[in-house]
Amino acid sequence: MTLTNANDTPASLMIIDDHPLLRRGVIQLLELEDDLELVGETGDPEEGIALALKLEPDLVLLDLNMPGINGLEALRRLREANYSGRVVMFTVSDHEDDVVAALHNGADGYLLKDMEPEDMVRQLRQAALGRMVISESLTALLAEALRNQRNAPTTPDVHSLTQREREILQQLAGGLSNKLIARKLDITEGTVKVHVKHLLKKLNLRSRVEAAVWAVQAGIDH
Amino acid sequence: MTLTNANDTPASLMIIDDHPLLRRGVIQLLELEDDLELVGETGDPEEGIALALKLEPDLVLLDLNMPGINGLEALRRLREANYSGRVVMFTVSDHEDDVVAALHNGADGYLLKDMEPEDMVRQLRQAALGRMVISESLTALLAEALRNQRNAPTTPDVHSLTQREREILQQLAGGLSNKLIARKLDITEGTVKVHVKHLLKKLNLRSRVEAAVWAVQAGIDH
DNA sequence: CGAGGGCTATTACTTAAGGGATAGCCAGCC
DNA sequence: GGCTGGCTATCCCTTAAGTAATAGCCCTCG
Repeated sequence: MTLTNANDTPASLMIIDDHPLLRRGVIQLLELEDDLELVGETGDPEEGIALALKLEPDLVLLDLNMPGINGLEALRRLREANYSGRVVMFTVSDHEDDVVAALHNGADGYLLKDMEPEDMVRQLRQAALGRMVISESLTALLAEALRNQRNAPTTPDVHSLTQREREILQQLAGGLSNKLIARKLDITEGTVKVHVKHLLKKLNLRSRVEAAVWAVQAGIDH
Repeated sequence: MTLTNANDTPASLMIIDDHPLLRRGVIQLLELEDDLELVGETGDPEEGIALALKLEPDLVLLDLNMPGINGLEALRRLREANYSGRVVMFTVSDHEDDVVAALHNGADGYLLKDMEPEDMVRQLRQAALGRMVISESLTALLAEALRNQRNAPTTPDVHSLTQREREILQQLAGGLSNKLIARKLDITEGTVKVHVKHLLKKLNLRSRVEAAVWAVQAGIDH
């Protein structure tokens, strides 16, 4: 669909980050590169999502820690709305859970804010070309996370779920029974069972307990 | 059958309060709501406990200040008898001690009698769905109580569990069924069930899913 | 327009989970 | 020695969970 050859048209980028100074820094950095063009910037996650869907940039640089909607939620919302460009998380957090959750939720990269500007540009260029980029300092951590995944042959993926199935999963992860979920969502228990069956199959899980645990660990709940 | 509410089983409620007039008021209020059904009412605490255990309503509305057994004692007796539905305290007392004591003893809500009928219905509906409800005027008081919290006996605590129960909980939080846990620990499935039953009671939880979620969030797993 | 997907619902069935009760065995403790 | 608590086990019973198949309704996409 979009360019794989950067010399003709520059790759379009967007940044969503609630720190104005940091945004300014990135803007300045990108101005020096004629193959990377910043087409949008905002500090408001909601606005950022709308903007990304409107501008359809090749790449969205997304802060993980923001007031209101956090980055993870924003990422989910973007994917839900079928935004098909690259999303690279941009954060100070090097916690394993955050990295893993981001990648599980469809992030195409995870860059730390303390990286060198030259590295940053290089990584963004790679990301715009479709390559997954991860800050080098996270590789050890990532390896650890992968090792802990030995029980999951096929990594479950939220994206395969429908909106309704995600809703059911969230309620389920809150410990609710089918009956209570049914009452809460105003549908019958039988229908809840159908949704649960479907989501278990899609996620390749064998029980609601596995689903609940996975949802909590991946940050799908709340 | 209506299209807006396809779930035709209303939540069942019971009221235990020694003021006949007030009961009458609640009864009238609930008659107007087709998703809330009053299945029992009494002014006698003893009778109320027996009735609750017999009818097993989804929710018991329990007066705090009653002659004979007071509401707090009634609450304890209900939980002791393994009544698993919701219990919402219903009272004129806004004393911090009463509120805290009720919540510590497993109440799922605390509503003041001076609330507006519309609010009442809304809150009861929420409570029947499994959400904790507290009169809005109590929130400040509650925040204070939380800050002053020194010892919370009903706060789920791993240390109240025996070594074996902790082991079972860990396996459970891994998504394993009773049968698999049994095989892994080389005991019978029946024994696993006994342990699960005990740990659920100790942690004041209602299902293995709640236990699993709690364990994961508290970091008890692996 | 027809096809497909998503959401809803229903019937029928099997298996898992949970509660109550009781009991044997073994350790540590007063 | 008796008592208690922890671990094991079993029987019985009810409810919850999960599977399978079928189907209607609505929306979207080609």
